[in-house]
Amino acid sequence: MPETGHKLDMTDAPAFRQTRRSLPISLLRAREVVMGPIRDMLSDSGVNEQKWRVLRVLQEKGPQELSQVAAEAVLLLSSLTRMVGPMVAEGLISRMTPPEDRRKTVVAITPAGLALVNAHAGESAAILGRIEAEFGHNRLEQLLDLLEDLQRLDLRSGTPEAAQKARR
Amino acid sequence: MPETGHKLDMTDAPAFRQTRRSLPISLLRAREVVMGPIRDMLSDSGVNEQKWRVLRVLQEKGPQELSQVAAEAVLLLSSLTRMVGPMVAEGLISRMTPPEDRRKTVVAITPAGLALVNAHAGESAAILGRIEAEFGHNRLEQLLDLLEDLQRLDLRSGTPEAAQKARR
DNA sequence: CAAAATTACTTGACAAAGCAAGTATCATCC
DNA sequence: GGATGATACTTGCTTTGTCAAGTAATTTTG
Repeated sequence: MPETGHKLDMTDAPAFRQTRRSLPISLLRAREVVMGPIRDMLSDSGVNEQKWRVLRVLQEKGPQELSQVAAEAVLLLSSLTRMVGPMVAEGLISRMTPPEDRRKTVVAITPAGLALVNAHAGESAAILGRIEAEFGHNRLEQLLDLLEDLQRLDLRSGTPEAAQKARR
Repeated sequence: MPETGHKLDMTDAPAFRQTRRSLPISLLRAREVVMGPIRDMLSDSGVNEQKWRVLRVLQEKGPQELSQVAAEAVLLLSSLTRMVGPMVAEGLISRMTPPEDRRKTVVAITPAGLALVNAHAGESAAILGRIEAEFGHNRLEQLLDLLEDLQRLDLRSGTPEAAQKARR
């Protein structure tokens, strides 16, 4: 199985990192902490976390194709597809098909959507401010730098699965 | 331009941090990257990400109450409730109600569950090793330190919601 | 230019997240 | 010691995640 085959003895302590120092779990736990107050903020705004991300992306980057929005907002395209309808119905975004390529759907934030986002800008800034105050400005920037770098890693190279992707 | 900042224009909204530098979104994106190879590993292990976290927690901390497991594995209690049945059925964990408090449910990892975890210890270590190799040992440790500290922040103090908790 | 890819979404099916409400069990307080 | 309150889950319901398939609109090719 493991071609690396260093240890054959299954009974000796598995080389697991404590969950507290496990990268995936740490990222999850850290996120829960920062999302706490943000969820409080959103709970009385009428939108959930995902819709908020969509609005933030559209506000920041302007009208975009669904695929782009999905990538920016870290959503699957299929999830985004299913939330566009309701968001249009709520008047938060508008949708149009560009005539030059009718496969695409471009969505844009509406004035109402923008108003919603702006209505929480102050509180949002306050939350970030509290995080920065407790965590330290420099450490926060450092953390963001590290996370940004981490996002750029290509962890698939060399894996068997990479072949699948590489084939095409 | 003057930063006196008393414009009434709503369009000059309080500055949001670019989504690229948004802490919640960065944590999400970073996690997507590291989960890639881990999902590959789990896909042929028969357990999903959440069940894997439950097993890891039980393996590391021993038998625990559901609430504790949920907190450690970063799962909602209701989600955990719904996965315990299947996991017991699969023979990965066992469940018992302590006679001294019959409200509780204590779960423990079974030998089969432990075997499953150990069976992937090598591959898991290899994945972490690849991350460490590409990202750098020191930077990884630094990131884990920062994330660990972030988890300890109490962001609720001073918020209206804190009152709920403070009422104790 | 018609057949064969490719692209950009959509839809289906099922597990899991998230939130609200409900149900037993303890624990407390007159 | 029975009502009140707090715990520790459970259950219901809607939305989202995830993966597989499907569809319509371009592009590319022979």
